[in-house]
Amino acid sequence: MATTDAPPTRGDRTRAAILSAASHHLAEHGLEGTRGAQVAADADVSEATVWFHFGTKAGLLVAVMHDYYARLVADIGEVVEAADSPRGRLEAFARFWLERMAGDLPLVGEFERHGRSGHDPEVVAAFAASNRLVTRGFERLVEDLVATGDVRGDLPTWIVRDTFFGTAEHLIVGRAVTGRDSDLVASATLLLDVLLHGVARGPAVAPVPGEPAETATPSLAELDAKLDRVLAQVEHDGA
Amino acid sequence: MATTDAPPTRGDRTRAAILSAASHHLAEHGLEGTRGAQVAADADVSEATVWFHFGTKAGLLVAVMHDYYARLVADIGEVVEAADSPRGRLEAFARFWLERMAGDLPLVGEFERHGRSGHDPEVVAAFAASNRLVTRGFERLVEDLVATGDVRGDLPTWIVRDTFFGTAEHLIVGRAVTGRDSDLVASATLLLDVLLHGVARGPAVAPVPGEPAETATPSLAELDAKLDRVLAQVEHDGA
Amino acid sequence: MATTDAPPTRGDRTRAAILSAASHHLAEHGLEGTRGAQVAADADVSEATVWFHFGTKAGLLVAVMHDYYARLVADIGEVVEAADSPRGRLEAFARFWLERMAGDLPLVGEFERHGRSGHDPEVVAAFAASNRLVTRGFERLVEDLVATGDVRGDLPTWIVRDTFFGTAEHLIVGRAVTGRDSDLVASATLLLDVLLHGVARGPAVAPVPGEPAETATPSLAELDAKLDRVLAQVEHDGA
Amino acid sequence: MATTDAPPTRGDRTRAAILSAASHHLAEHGLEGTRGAQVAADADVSEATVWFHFGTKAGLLVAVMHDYYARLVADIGEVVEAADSPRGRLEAFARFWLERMAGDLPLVGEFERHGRSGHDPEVVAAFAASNRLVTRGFERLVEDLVATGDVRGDLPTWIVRDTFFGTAEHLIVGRAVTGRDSDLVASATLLLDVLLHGVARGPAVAPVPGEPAETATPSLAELDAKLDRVLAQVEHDGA
DNA sequence: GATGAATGAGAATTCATTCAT
DNA sequence: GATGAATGAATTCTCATTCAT
Repeated sequence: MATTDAPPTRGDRTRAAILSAASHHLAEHGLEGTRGAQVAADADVSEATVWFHFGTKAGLLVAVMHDYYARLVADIGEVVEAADSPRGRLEAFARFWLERMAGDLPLVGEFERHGRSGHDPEVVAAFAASNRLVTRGFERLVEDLVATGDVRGDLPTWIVRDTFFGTAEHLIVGRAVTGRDSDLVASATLLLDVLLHGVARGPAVAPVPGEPAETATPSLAELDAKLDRVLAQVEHDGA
Repeated sequence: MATTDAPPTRGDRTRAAILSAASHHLAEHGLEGTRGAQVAADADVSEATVWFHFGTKAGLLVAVMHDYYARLVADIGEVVEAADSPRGRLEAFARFWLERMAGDLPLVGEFERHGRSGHDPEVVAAFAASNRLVTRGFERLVEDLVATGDVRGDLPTWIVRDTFFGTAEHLIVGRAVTGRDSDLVASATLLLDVLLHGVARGPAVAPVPGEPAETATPSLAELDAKLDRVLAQVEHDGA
Repeated sequence: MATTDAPPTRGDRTRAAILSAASHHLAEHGLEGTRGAQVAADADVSEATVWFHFGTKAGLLVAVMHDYYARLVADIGEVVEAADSPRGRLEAFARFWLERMAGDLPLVGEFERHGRSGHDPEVVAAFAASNRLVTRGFERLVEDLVATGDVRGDLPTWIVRDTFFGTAEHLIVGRAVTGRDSDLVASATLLLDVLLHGVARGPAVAPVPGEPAETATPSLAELDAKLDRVLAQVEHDGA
Repeated sequence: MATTDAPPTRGDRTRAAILSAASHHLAEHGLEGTRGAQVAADADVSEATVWFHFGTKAGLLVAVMHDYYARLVADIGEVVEAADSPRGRLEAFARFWLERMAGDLPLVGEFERHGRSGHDPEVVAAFAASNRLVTRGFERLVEDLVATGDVRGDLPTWIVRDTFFGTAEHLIVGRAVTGRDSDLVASATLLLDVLLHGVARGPAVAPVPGEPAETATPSLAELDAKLDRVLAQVEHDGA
């Protein structure tokens, strides 16, 4: 995976320091709120050096984006490849994604905002390319599950993709807003539960009002589900 | 809540013109990209008049937000009340939401961004209050469906909420990005289909009690481990 | 000639002060060497006020240009109308032009430089329009003289125009370079002498080498011519 | 004057490439508009190399100037020496000058502007020396023609010089502005026609001795007034 | 002789906001 | 209630120039 093995030059090190500083500022203050002077100060270089290396603020954003997605895609690859079944890969991806986004959502949100605003074509192009890598990866996971018969084949892939990423995003935002520092692994399980099985009470049960389905002798599976509910409640709202 | 029926004064008309101009600019260019001068020009007043009425840019944002959510909540009320079953209300809400957001997502996204950034307490407070009205409305719909047995009761409401709003958002964004001008009513149906029944394959796979399906039967050891986690959480909170 | 008789507003006075300061800086340092901050300081306003009124440096240049040429054309009109013969008008124009350019050549040179560089279309257009007014005025004088038979009709007007303005310019620049503060009226006379009669010794004299034309009894006109030469020499090179 | 015949070193070649690139940029964009980075790029060297060889932008300008005038003076010498009469030399010079300036006026104009602005003494000195070579060359041609009786001896040489160079300059500029791509040889002929014989009508009007022509016979009072001016000047200098 | 990298010192705008009228 | 005019305070980007290699 190593692109070049040449030792990093002074320029490389400077660039890396600037990118690191810039990504923190972008995540915290957004592109408009990110000041060249602050980035420079944090990277311990002069402001002119920032512009020398990246030209404009948009150029800086694009560079941070490239840098970020290169790592992200590499990490996704590792995580997904470590799992050994299509279903396992989906679960691994979901866990990885929630955990990563829990830290990086503001930054990625900034990428999206500018990548979609259409105001700077360079930014748009860079974002589109990077974003595609990630969503395509997810879509392939889904396609594998369709192939194995685990997932309905009558749905357009994009609804699955949008449900996954959209729910994930709101989950993370919700965590941030309420301050609940809940278990992301449990959230991932829940997300996949809803994504795979939906929130309705199940075909056998739903259409028959009055059927006391709950009163049946609980199976181990049901106990497990209840425990999940307890955990979700306790870990989400607590702390 | 009583809306004054006094005829609109000159000031009222000026304010309305400014709010209209401002909301367009906010949607198109974001708060930072919205220029007082442009808003004033579009509203056909002087820039000074804008600040005379709204004080600061944040004040303008808050005013636009209030204005927007007042209409939104009223419209939601109308739409929901027109349906006559819990399930019908959910469907009506979904259709309404997708259609409304298809036009207003950029503006609402801007509300969210600033309402959550935490940089301006006034904006945060205004957004939290407004947003709560909408999400609470949705949650009540879900609770009604849980009560009727249409929706699983073993899920925290927030996962349903996040799945709905998150998926809706990504659906809309996807439409904008890909340019596909698909039927929103169909999308709403699809969204509810996935939300209610999930993407997994058919009733045989769905969580029909007793059917072990994809998830392996949990072992006693797993249950034990989960119980340990609950105990740790509960005992920690009680201390 | 008064365009408006409305009393000057505060804005008018501010604009006038800025234009005055700017024209001095443009003459002395050129457009690139003119600093907004300095202009503002000299006009006793803030720098923001300069840009508020004129937008950009090019806008400032254009405004100064308009202002300058409006006065110039008005003054030319007055001077020329005061003379009562075509020849008298030419002489009046020549004297006026040398005197005016002796003070304003740097400023006008700056107008020309940017008006011809083609880099800013707005500047080019403004200069072309203004410049045309002046040269057309001169060309009309020449045409009148052609009509009266004073000037050869076999020459394109532009050669007359270029000879006049070109010589005038170099005369002025020469004065500036050598520091000689010579009599501009005498220079104007000399300029017209050369323009009208050329520097050759005249057909009757030149072709006949050995002819001691100088030895003939001098006429008053010849004495006058010699005095002019003495004056030119004394007043140009002296001081 | 001896040009070294040693083979050009790498440095020589680099310098030449930079000078060439620089002169194009100076002609097109002026000194202030000439960017070191662009010159370097066009010369295919690094920017540091430009400053290594020429130190500062002013140094670069001076070097370009020297380079340019060295060639120019050499070329003038060749052209003038090829003609065999004073009059022929003047004609040859005129033709050469118009043709050369038709291409180089922007560059030479830039030399003049900075050579006369007085802001950088080094530039001023370099320009004065170079420019003197050219104008002195022309003045010698005129003096020869005065000696042969072809040109009036009652005119200060500088009026002839200014008329020639001034008219030439405006002719060239006029060509550029109007886009007329007229025959430069014809223009040179016209220029000399006007310079030598003036624009006034025919030999009858020209300053043939004794012929009062256009200028009215001066009165004694006028002569007296002029003598007063001479006396004033002379007595003032003598004091 | 040449250059990659870095920077000091601007410098032109920008823009929300104020205030007298 | 509205606005013409003015401005303080930034902020991005520029660019000639330096210096270690």
